[in-house]
Amino acid sequence: MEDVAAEAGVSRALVSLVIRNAPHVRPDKRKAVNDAIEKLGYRRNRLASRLASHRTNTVGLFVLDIRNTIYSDIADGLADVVEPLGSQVLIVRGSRDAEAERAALESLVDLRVDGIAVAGYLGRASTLEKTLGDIPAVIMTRHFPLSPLDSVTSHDERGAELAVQHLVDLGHSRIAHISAPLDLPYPDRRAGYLEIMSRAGLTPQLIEGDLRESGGYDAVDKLFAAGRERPTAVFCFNDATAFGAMRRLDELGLRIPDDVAIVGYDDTTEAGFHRVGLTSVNQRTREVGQQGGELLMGRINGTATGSRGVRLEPELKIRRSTIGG
Amino acid sequence: MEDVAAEAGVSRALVSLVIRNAPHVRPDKRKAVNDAIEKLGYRRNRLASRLASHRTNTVGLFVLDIRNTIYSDIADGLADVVEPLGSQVLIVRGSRDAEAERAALESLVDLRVDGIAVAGYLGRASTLEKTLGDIPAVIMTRHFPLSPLDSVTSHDERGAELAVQHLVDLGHSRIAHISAPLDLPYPDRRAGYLEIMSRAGLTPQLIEGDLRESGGYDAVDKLFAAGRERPTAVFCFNDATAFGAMRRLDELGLRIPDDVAIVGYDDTTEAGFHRVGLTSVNQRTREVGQQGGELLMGRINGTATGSRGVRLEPELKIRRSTIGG
DNA sequence: GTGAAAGCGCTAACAC
DNA sequence: GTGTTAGCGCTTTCAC
Repeated sequence: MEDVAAEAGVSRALVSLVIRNAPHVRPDKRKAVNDAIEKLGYRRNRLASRLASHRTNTVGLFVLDIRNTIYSDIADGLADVVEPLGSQVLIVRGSRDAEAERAALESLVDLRVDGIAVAGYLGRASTLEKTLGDIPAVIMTRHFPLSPLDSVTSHDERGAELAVQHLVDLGHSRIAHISAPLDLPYPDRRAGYLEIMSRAGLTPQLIEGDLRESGGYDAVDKLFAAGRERPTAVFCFNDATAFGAMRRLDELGLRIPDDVAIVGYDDTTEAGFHRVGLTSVNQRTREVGQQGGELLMGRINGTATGSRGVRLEPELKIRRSTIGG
Repeated sequence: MEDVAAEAGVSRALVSLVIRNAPHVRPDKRKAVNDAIEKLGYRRNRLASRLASHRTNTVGLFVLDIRNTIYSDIADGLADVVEPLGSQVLIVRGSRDAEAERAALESLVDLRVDGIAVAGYLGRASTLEKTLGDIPAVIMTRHFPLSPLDSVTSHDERGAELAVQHLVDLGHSRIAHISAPLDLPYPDRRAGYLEIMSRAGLTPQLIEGDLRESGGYDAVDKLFAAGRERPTAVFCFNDATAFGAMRRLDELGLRIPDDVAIVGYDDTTEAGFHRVGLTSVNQRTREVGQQGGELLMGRINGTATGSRGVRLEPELKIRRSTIGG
């Protein structure tokens, strides 16, 4: 920078102003500086800028699993709003291990990023708030009622209700639910399922999945074990689980939806594939990321006030796995 | 840090050593420092560490599209090897726009990350090398023969050869290929296709796709337009394209594989779904990310020598879309 | 508008 | 082992 200043015949401060595109710089000086930068191949060291300015122009994104499309959609949505504003997204991976989860979050804090977006956090609100300190933050896909944190969620309970009501409307009475692991903090879809079942006067049949394809596969074996009363419809925690269930049902020679109707959750691209045709709940994940980005940037720039919670309305996509044809 | 030192009754240098877990620190002093840190709620400012140490413990990852599973797999693979070594992955999004692509790459360079992994870069080798300067780097999914950059690729040409040879072995003679957009730098699968066709003495029939489902759908319409000699098999650039092709073929009442056999590329999860049963080439994407991570870390730590190119062997997964049953 | 000076919070030599 | 001394490369007052 010193060299650039010398080359352009100006002071270092002016160089700083030019590279930051600050106003009030005489065009000729600006040109001289830019020429010098070009000539010397100078590149600004953002690390130093950040240290000096206390602004990193980076927001951290904590996600449970980047390969899970719901998180990559969130990441993309977040980048959609954050990048045009000149910030970058730094992604770190979370974990189902509490210690690793905290470490991942702390690494973001230590970096002094301008703000942190958290998706798929599994721990407790108090721990989260403590490690975040007073860094602007937004939590996505989860909501802590008493927390001062901004949050963006999809209305999971309603989504589940839509799904189960759809099955009830189709005349099903034995409707099972393959849930998320019960120790994970995602009870809303289960609650929606139980609510509709109770409202319809039906007996719920709940079985635990593992969020993955394998969980759906195994759950079907349990649900359809000999001697048990078989469900005629299954509402699955997510599409991956539903795909596992479908695979096992296919193997068992049960037809979908004639013998068993299936509903998933997430409305992943593959659910919409012709050959798959899985009825699923769209929770508008990319919008979750975008809204999260807006909330976060608002807070970073100090234009936001109070704690805000955004809740998006899910939508049921009806396909062949429930209505045939 | 000053405060911590005072609280613990030691010098700032000692505090620095303790937080970096350096050896040669007396246990009692270490404890005193840790206690002081705990008491004062001190958190190291990594920005300052990085500036002073010229080590960021961060590797940048440039990807074309984070929602594309091949890139999220690569990201995950990279993180698998990089995180245990104490580094983080900073992901930036590339673009099909050359200017935006360069900007994304430069933002990584300006951050002075320890190394950069590039996946899905569409520009030219010279531009890439110029903007990377002498930062340790590895390029993935692409290879520049004359470049000094390390690279990790899957052997795309061989993958395509496996796929097409499989179709030839099944007795097909009119085999079409729905390729990537011709302006993208991914000619290898096309080359493999042409090679096998020529070796088998068959006439190639090439049509351009767009990497997406829609491209496959539209391509089928062109391939099966009235008056043209219809192919009996189609080799698609990727699975998404294949899914689009299958959807259109289903609509047209053509049976797979009886009327038309289909092969995809990527071996995505959904290709393996029972209902889909798409024969596809597995290019071991996660391993690409892992190998990239190892190459990169080796170069960063100076243990690597010379330019290295790793090429992974793809594998053909045969399913019902070619053999029926 | 422009230049000088004082940090940002840490690491790294180097003597002690 | 421990403390002292310079920086790392910028940004940011604040006079001019």
